This record gives sequence, structure tokens and C-alpha cells, in this order.
Amino acid sequence: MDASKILGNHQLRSTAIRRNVIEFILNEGAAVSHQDIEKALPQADRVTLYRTLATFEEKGILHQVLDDESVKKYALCGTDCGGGHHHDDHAHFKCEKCEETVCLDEVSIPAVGLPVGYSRTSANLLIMGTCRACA
Amino acid sequence: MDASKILGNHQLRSTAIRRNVIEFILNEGAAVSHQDIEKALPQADRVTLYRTLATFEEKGILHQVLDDESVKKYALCGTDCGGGHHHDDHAHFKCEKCEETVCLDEVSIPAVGLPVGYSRTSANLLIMGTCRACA
DNA sequence: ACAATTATTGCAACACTGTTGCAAATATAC
DNA sequence: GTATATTTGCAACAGTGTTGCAATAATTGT
Repeated sequence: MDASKILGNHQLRSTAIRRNVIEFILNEGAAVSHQDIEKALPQADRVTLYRTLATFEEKGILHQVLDDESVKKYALCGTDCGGGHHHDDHAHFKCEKCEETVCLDEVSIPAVGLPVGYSRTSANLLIMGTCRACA
Repeated sequence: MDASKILGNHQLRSTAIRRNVIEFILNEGAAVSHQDIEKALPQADRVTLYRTLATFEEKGILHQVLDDESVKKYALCGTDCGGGHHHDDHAHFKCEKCEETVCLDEVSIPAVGLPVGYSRTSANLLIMGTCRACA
């Protein structure tokens, strides 16, 4: 998977910053925060990164990952995420030792019995514990 | 359930601000943010509220609720939350219309099959959709 | 390859969120 | 009521995220 191709597929211009952001996330494997990216790409403007992340989320390249701290984290969307419509109904796992958050793409969020009158449109499941590398 | 009693049960001094915070949350029904409290109690100092929330969380009076925005929200703990040890393994529901987040105390977070090598210590489940009042 | 067009970037400035240190005030215990 | 330890309020600060606008760079068509 190549960065400029991803950009092209989503009607976005292929700029150095955007390619760098995508490549960084691809290499990282875990969900990243704005701050992670800022550290990895010190030459890029803070504001531009905020806008880049917002754009990527809109276009369906990234989805937000709920984290227990209150900083937003992002991960690459699966192939079924179109513009605006995110289908990231999978769980996320945060290791308490290495602090990395990863997508558990194969773990879908189970349906739970909601009280009468409640209906579900989406859900976020964040599991905390120890990952394989830290066990 | 009375505010000074809750404070007494947790070895905390019964001050006006603390009682007001607890009463506000009791009346609110939904999970509240620092900002919600600040608006409701304009006479209270911002910093004091931050410290009050932190203290309540430590002592097991409140637990954090994961929210899809990146502001922390808090709800009253059930009776089984001792100091430090939170047993809030229930789901939370956020209504997309009224924006209220409530605890679904009766809905526990289901166990999911984790990849080999991963172990779970806790989990957060946030379900989004429409609540009964907005349906 | 070049100009015109449109999207993207960088900067300045700002509002909001959360934290720390310290002195003054207040709740409890005696 | 006084002593003691906790809690509060203030000032000051660091970090996070946003907006407006001018400068810059990527595409489109020729």
C-alpha cells in the first residue's frame, strides 16, 4: 500500500506532508496521536497536521480510536471505510505496559441488550490489559 | 442518598463545593464533564473543581466515562467501587440527539476473544445511538 | 512545458483545558 | 474554642485545538 495511491483514491492532492503522515502511520502499526506525528515530523506545521488529520478522517482514510487519556488517536481505516461513513466496528486494545493502542480488526464489537427505547448506530470498545509483546 | 453522607463514607471533609458537586451529579442523571460542573457552579474555582473531581475519582465516588469527544466525563460509581479500585465494567450510552451520556449499569461489557498473548484487565464500551427520550 | 485554477500550507493570534506552588481559609478533633 | 490538617482560591504556566489570511504548491487544460 503506497501513500500517494491512498491519497489519489480519496481525491486528495499528493503533498509531502500528507505522504509523510500516511507513511508514519503505516510504519507505526499502533494508533497515533497528533503529538506522535508532530514529534515524528518536526518540519511540519502543527496546524497543518491538525487539518491533515481532520481531512483524512473526513475522507475515510483514518478513523478515531477512543483512548483512556483524553487525547485523540487515529488509525488507518480498513478498505470498507468510505468518505464520511466509517465502518470501524472493531475493538481496540491498549497495553498498559507499552501504552500502545492497536486495532483488533478481527474482534468485532458484540451486540449487547440495550434497554427498551434505545437504539444503536455505532459503538466503541476499548480493552485494556497486556499485549503479547509485554506479557 | 445524601451528599455529606457520601463524603463521610469516603473519609472526605464535607465542604460546600463538594456537596454541590455531588448534588449536581445526582440530579443530572447523565455523565458530566468538568465544564458542565463549572457552568452549574460558577462560584466555584476552576482549579478546585479539577481537584475535587480527581479526589472523588481516587476515593471511588466517581468513575470516568469514555466519551467520543476528548473531554473527560464522570459518573457516580456504584456501591462496589472502593478507593482506587473501580468496578465499572458496565457499558455507557451516548445519545446522538440530546448528547447525554448515561451509564447502562445493567449492561456489562461482554468478554471477547482476544488474540493469543493478549490479556484483559479492564474495558470500556461506549455505544452511540438514540436514547428512549429522543427516539 | 506553461499559465490558470484550486487546494494546501504556514503563520499569527487566540480560546480552552488542565496543572503546580503557595498563602489564606475552613472543617474536624480535642 | 483552639490546634491541626485539609481544602480552597489565586496567579502563573504548559499543552491542545481552532480560525483567518496570505503565500505556496499541486493539478488541469492547453
